Amino acid sequence: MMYYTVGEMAKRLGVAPSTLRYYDQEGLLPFVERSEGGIRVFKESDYEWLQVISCLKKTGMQLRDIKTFIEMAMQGDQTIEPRLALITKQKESVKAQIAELEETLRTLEFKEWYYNTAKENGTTSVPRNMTLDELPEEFREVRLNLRGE
Amino acid sequence: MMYYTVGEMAKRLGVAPSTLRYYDQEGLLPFVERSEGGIRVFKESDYEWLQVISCLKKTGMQLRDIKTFIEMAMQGDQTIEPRLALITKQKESVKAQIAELEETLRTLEFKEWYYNTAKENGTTSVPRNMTLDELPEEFREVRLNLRGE
DNA sequence: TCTTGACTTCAAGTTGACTTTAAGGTGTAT
DNA sequence: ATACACCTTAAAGTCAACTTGAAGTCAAGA
Repeated sequence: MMYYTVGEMAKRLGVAPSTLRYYDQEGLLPFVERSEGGIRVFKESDYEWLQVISCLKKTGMQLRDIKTFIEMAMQGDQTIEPRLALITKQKESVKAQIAELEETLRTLEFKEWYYNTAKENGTTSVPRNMTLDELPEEFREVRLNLRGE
Repeated sequence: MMYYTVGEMAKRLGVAPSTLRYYDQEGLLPFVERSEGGIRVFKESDYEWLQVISCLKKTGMQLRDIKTFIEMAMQGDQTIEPRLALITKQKESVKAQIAELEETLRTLEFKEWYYNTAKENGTTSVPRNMTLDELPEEFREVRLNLRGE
């Protein structure tokens, strides 16, 4: 069986060793064992826990809430339902985040068109003063929103 | 013509007045004028600037970089090209963020299936010990990644 | 005119997630 | 046995983006 030090595991995950020590200190890594001399010993299975922590972090979840999830997982099968509920909630949150970023993307695409048009004409006053029906149909709603209806 | 105080504009944008004062202090709102008595007077056109700032913030851009963009905009038509470049770069960044969130979403969907299966069987050991070909095809790659190939 | 509520500035405090520093211990290779 | 790289903890420092507090000013209504 393969074991890792904090430095090796950090490298594998692409994070700083101090980050893993900080997570451990915050109670996110109760599964990590220690050697006789007090050195952290990461097992192969710990990698999967760290990947799950990383996944939850990417959803924007705070460390304190990830800790709650890990603590539930440590209690075993009696916490399956709340863990499922937490995952489902986070899944919905990510869907909402994607929707918001797609909205932001539409605004940026409008702005890109805006500056491309400005560049072609040498001035922003051309795209700025266009009437609604002069601009590409897909940007009309975006501009209305930017200007507050 | 319609004018707003900091409190009114903050309400319209759904942020705290202190946030707008902070942005002003950081140089993000050079376009905001003042009354005789020194009170900020927001014009209708300032709303659009604030919406653009809000859009860039949603892309994860830092205030100092948003400030650079605003400063370029204040210089007028000679900065059209760098502004276009900045918008295009940010657009690519948002696309990458969406792609990453979609990857995260797939992992969460796997975890949701995992805990649903655990719930049905009363134990996580059922989904955990499944062989690759026992799990739904769309989750195989996700599990391989979680476990580090 | 006076009250009231919202405005002003400046400075200091908060939050979350790390990172750094200092002082010292571990473990492996020669 | 002695380097040497890497490990340990505790405490302090950093950063971005606000938020709060104190002390005072402005403007509209009674």
